[in-house]
Amino acid sequence: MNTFSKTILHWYSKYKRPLPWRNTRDPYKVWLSEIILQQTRVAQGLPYYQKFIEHYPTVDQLAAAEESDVLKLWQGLGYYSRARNLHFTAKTITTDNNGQFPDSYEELIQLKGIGDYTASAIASICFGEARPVVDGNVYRVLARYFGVDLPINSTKGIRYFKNLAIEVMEASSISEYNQAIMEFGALQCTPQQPDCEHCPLNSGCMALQQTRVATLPVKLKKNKVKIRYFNYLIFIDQLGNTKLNKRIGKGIWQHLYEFPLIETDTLMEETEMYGRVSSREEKIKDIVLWKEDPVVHKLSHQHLITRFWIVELKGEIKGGITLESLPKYPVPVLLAEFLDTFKNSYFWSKSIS
DNA sequence: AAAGCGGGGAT
DNA sequence: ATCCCAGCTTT
Repeated sequence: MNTFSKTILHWYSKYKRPLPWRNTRDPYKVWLSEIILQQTRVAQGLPYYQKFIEHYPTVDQLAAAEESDVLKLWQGLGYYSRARNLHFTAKTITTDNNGQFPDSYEELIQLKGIGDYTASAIASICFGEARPVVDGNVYRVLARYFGVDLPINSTKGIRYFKNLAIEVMEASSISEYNQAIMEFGALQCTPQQPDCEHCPLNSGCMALQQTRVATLPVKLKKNKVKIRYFNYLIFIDQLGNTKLNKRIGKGIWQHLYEFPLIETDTLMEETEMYGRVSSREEKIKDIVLWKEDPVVHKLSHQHLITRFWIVELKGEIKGGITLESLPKYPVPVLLAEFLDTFKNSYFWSKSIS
């Protein structure tokens, strides 16, 4: 066994965190944890893992759920395609494979939502298949220890790090080793200001020798943020009912629900917006701008400048829903936060009674 | 090869 | 503000 792997494994035996998906080799639980943890910190994902295991203890029970309920449980975690693909794949496994999980990388990677990383993780952790995981943690540990400055998000970099990972992995303890190197990256070889002084690998670390710890790994950045202007219309009709739409098609928040939306390309004058709202509804009793200052909701690639308009109607909305039923719909965090304050408002109490 | 897709925590 | 998190899919 090479020094690198041996040290990592020894470190792991001493410092690993007790996490619920480490107590098992049940591929359903490992799969669920891996999907939840994609681009997500353990601290953020942990409560979601607990909720899902509670509601859906087996893949068959997840498969039997409504997509809307799965998304509701996922609400707040982001990257909602993960939840849709999770549900889709649960149904595939239940119907096509009698609830039995595939036990090889080659089969796993064909499932929706499972890429190279996740297939490697499940195959190695549950079935002992010698596949290295290469996630953000592993990129960082390898780049620093071996002094590699190829960009980790370039085609050449991805190939290079994958091959390096294969070379140094400990195939005889692949289940432990894969979790160990990720845990090492998360706790010891951290992105910012790692504690190199007490690192068990400091004597052989190229980045430390060359004072390049702070500059490795190298990552090409491209982040362009798009500004969008959202106006949500909270209709309230004679019965106290409102209206929600399901987001369909491309773009953010697919299959989540939202109030009727008017998107503009600038922040409109209030009077201009009153005109726009009036022109699309016949029987308006009153329109009130909820708050003058827009809410700025920041996604990684979009900033949403958002205003909410309370639109009271004289008649009844077609396909309206009660305000009390709102909590059962999966909604973006932007709307969940609005609803929290809206529930304490005059409009809410007036319409509920 | 590049873009799109969330939300939160740390700095 | 910026970076990054147990990445995957689509264009």
